[in-house]
Amino acid sequence: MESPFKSDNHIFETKKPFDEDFVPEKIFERDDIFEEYAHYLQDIIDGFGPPNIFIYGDTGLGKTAVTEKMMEFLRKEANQADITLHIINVNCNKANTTYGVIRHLANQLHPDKEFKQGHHHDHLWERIYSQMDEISGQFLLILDEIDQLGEDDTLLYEFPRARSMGEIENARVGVIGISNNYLYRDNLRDRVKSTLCEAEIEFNPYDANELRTILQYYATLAFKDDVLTDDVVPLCAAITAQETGDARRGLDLLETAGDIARRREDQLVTEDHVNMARREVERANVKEMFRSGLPVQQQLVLIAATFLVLQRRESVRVNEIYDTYCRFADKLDTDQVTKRRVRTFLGSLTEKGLLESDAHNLGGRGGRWYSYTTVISPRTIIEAIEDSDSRFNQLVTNDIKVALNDYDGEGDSPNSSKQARLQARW
DNA sequence: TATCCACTGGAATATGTGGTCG
DNA sequence: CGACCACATATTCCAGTGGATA
Repeated sequence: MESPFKSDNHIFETKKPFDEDFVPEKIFERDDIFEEYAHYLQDIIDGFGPPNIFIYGDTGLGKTAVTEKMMEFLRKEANQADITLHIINVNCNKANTTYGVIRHLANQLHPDKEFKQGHHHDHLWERIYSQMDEISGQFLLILDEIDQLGEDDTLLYEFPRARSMGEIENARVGVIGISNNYLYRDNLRDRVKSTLCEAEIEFNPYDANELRTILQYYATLAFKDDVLTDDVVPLCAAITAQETGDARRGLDLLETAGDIARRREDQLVTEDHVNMARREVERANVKEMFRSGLPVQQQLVLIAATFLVLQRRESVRVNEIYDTYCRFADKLDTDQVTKRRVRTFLGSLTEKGLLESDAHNLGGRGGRWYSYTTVISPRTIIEAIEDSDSRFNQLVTNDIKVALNDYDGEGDSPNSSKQARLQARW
């Protein structure tokens, strides 16, 4: 038997540039931001104490990459100027709550022991401050994805004022808050706004030209010479610019196009591969979101809503979704939650872009309610179901399959603009 | 402009899990 | 061990909500 592996890779030179944590030599199209950033950080070098900076912009616009590069420079510069600077990086997505973040901080500052849950807030704060005081110097706290902490802004309030409140004497603390969410900044309470938003940096989406430069750079690194036809990079750039302006997404597209070409053993990567990649990336995103981003209960609600829409060909109300959901839960012998809870799930599914809601109001003779429709194609959902949890397969009954075939018969995905809004990561 | 409908969604409360500390 | 803590998940209760209608 012949080996199933393809030995000669004629498409990729290396795949490293597509790695999540790949840091490029040079960051493109962000010169003005570097300048602005440096301007604010200059205070550290000049000995005026670390600034508070708020950075916002959607995912994949280089916020984290630019910050990393910036810190590299800053460390070097501080070293030369003989300034003690401690940079602490916390990803608020991992340490999900304010408590989680201060716990993480306490652990970073006390490498010798590990704090888990169960400690009192005050205890952790005290440990953090006393340790900072002992280490002394300037501290720069980077809170990435800070919007994950929700409404709770005690962190932003606490650090910038720690010194003036007499919590610490020998150390100075500055905070860099990085957020994907523009609304977050507006919702900050006034007391925080005045300190943290001393400096703001905004990352705008890349346009097609900028994306072209960026993707071209990565393409040159990753692909072998002369395997990309001339249209590939511009097309990836154009598609991405139209959808999100997110470089990460553009790279996914590029990589997937290459993968497809390789799989099919085509000699060149062409426009067709990009178009195929576009659909594949979309599907992969939904599946990933479904599998790892949704608790089982929410998956069930989504399935119920999708199946109903598929059969009815129109948006459905909460009660109907709930009934179907209950039937499914029954069939699978899982727990059933209340209607109120399902309502919350529907809300969060809508927020994630998996469903879309419409408000209705018929007044005195009908009242007010919401109805829900699917955003992504039912087939994608069903595929996701099929390779996520085998128990779900029994939900995909014959009538569903029939309905799906009818649905597909009516042309390819009816609303690609809706799909475009679907976030790659959230 | 008061009323009404059919929900909506905030808030209080409960339950369960995983942790610290004395 | 028991008191206490954080936190995710879920339930219960009920005061809104806002356009159509008389």
